[in-house]
Amino acid sequence: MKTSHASLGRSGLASATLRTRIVEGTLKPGALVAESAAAKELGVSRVPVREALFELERDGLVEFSASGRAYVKTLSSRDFEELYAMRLILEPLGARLAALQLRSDPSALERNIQATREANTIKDVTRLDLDFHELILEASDNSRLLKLWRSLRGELELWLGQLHRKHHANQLDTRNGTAGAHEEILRCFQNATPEACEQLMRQHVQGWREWLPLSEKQPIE
Amino acid sequence: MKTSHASLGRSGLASATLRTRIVEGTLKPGALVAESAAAKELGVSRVPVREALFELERDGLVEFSASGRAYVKTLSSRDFEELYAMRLILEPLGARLAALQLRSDPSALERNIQATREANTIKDVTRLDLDFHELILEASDNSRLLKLWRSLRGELELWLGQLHRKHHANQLDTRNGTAGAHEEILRCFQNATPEACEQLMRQHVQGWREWLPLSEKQPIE
DNA sequence: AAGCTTGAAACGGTATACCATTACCTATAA
DNA sequence: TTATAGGTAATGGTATACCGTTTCAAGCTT
Repeated sequence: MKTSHASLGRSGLASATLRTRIVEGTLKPGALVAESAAAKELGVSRVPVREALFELERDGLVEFSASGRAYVKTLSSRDFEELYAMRLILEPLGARLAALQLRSDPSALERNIQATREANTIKDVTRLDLDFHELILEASDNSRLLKLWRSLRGELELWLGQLHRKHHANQLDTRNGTAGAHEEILRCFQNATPEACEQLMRQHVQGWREWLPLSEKQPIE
Repeated sequence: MKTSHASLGRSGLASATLRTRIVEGTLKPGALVAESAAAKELGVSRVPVREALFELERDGLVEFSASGRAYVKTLSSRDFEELYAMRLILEPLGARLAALQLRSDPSALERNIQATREANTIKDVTRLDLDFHELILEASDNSRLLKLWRSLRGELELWLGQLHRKHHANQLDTRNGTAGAHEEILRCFQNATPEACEQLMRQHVQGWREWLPLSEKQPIE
């Protein structure tokens, strides 16, 4: 009889645990994530930890030095601008491709918005926000588009987590602003053309960029 | 020069070898790539093979079944349409962002075009074609954009290899057509605005889509 | 003949062990 | 005090071993 996490496998357990610690800031940017130490702490051998680190590298949460060591990624505002530029091309396309599908079944978006309105922590709001956008990409019926988006999501979570810890964002403002904007997008899917949805999503991403309290030059740390 | 230096160790060797065999068709679509067999054949242990398989999965060359086995990916024309849709948004943006940089130093593109004119096999033309586009993405100075493009390149190589093996494309036509189109793009970088480069790249990708001898429905295999 | 059972071979997931390399700290010298 | 060299502990890359699971086909049943 194994642990209660046996269904995930040890590699999945290690990956999920390390991911949480990085996104929540327990493991600080720049910190070394040593295989042996993580393995001992998680009670597994180095092999699944090693796999988890590769997965986290693919998701942009850690990076490897030339010597092969894994460090928690440090994101600068420059990194954020790159992520923003990618969202700005991926998400409007996704909205257009997903428009017809979401018009016929908007229930997932509705549930997400409702959950957002009821969220109590800024962490939950952030997660639901990204979930909302991911739901649209999933409905776009283009697996590459979804894959590219997901390869950015980890970095977005990491960035937003660092930002909120630094600036102590007001979760009520964030929650209501997010839910309201998403409601507008939902209505667009229900009433407007795919091209209009594409355009609205572009504006939404641009607005998100301008709304964030970006520290101009220095890296978040 | 981007991947798999032999000096990176046995994992890099395994990755490079398997990648070549998949792209060149030695390993056929749908074939099982067993860890043990590959390890024995390559003269390394299963661990570096395992890592190589994860890397190849990230690059879209193999996919894992629910039981954890790796199979060479089988691409359908649907997959191609998805890849095309991604190129259509990534590459014009890359061209616009790279325009100023490439105007001040177009030498890498010039060398690539010259090498294309001298290429003797359709495999080399394909590789140089993708290299040309990757050079532009590298010059765009957006590491995420480059990363997303590279995550698609493996599948593009795989697809084009399968297509050429099936249709016996004329390498002279391919070579001259590719070099000519790239020359036009190069001149655009030298003479026109970033926005004009963006628009030309969009047309180039669209033209590439229409030029390929696509079998309409059935998967290539 | 078709479907079901079963058992051996193959495979993947993980633990452990070994070794070369890297990083860090201490001691020594300028 | 600063810089440098050297040594030691820690780390990562890989090989090997063990075990549960999956696969696949031969043999049995209906």
